[in-house]
Amino acid sequence: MGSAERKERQRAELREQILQVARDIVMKEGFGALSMRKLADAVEYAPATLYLHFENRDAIARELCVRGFQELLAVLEPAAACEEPVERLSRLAAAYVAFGLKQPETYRLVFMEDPKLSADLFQDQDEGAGPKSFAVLVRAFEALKAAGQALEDTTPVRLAEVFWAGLHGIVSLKLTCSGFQGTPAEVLAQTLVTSSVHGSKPARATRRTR
Amino acid sequence: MGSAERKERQRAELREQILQVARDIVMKEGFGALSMRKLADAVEYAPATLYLHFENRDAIARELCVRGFQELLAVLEPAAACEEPVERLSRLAAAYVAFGLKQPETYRLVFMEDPKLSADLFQDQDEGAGPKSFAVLVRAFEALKAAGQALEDTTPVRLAEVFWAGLHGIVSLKLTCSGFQGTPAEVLAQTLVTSSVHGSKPARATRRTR
DNA sequence: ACCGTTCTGTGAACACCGTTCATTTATTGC
DNA sequence: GCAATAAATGAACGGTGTTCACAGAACGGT
Repeated sequence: MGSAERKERQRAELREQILQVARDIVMKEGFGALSMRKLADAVEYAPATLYLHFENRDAIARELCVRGFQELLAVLEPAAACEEPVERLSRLAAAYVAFGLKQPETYRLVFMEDPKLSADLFQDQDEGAGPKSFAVLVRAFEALKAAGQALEDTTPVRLAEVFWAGLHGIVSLKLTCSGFQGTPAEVLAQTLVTSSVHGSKPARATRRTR
Repeated sequence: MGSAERKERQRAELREQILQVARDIVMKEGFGALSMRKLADAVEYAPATLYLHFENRDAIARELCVRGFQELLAVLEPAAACEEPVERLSRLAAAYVAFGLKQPETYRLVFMEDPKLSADLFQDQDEGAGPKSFAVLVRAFEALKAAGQALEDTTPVRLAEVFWAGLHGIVSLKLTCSGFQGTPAEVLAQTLVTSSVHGSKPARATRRTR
């Protein structure tokens, strides 16, 4: 009777368990240390069993990638709730950097590994954490522009792209380039915010004449 | 007699040849495709022979890394010769991005692979392409500041760090994240320059550097 | 010219890796 | 209980980095 559903559920549970253990390994030892054999060992199955639930290692990586990005989005969204545009950007930057530094291996997996991995993240135009996260930034710059505090002749989309690139650069250089251990990432991020905001007059001052 | 020097020279030549072939493989197929066996095959020696000239695969990678960075420096220096501060920054940004896009695999190797690789690049305080390249950027921001076109309360060093991070972010997101194929990297880089250069208005710090 | 040393080069092996597939084991419907 | 179906596996294939005992060539001294 209900045994069909139970089997399906058990199947899903094992799949989930595999992913959880894989996530643990990645966070603890990095993506490079995630091998099918080690993973199989950790979940106490034979290596071949993993292939009943995932096409191959890349499929597991992709799934972890998607979830990692969702975590990032979950961290960005509260920061985006802030009303004041400059403050909002500041909080977004802080949240982004904090995420990257707290979960370096996850960050590496999502943004610095094979291009194939992040391909899916931006595939669906509206759905997916990729476009959603980006939209959060774009809205922040729209708000900034509405307040007259952004460069006038640059679209919010482009500003958001450059801003994201700046954040990503800060985080990823911290993660890979030992030469960038000088200034703390949080400070760099706030400098980025400052230089992204045109004319740093107090926020609620009169709108700039255009 | 001179046979000792000749042997030494031959040794160096083989070492050099190994590196050249390794470089070709990396540029053509990426660092991941560089295997000791394939490399040994290409130089027509047994795999074990490679270990007479390099401690291990990482040692080869490190060497390629150093040279890659030197190439980048060689591209940046002409751009740094420009007198006008804003124009100089613009040319530096363009050169950096062009290098990254033209030699993606080299760029990946230098800036996006194992942190151990880039460790050496910034080790020597003055020598080495790492600090030298960074110094080029710092000087550009010093010039910008002298011309009164940079944020006043931020040091050139920090501005250079954020600028570099921005450039790196642009290039690396282009290389890995398929979602960033919207705006061309060159355009983003110029937007970065624009937002890094404070307009004629003097900047007053927002008080919120938490 | 020979011999012993020293250096260059190698084949074979070890321990891993991702992946496949025939085979066994467990579970189900009847 | 039995046949059918699903889950799990052991063994294998070809690949990886790396090591090491061994062979061969080149050398300096006599």
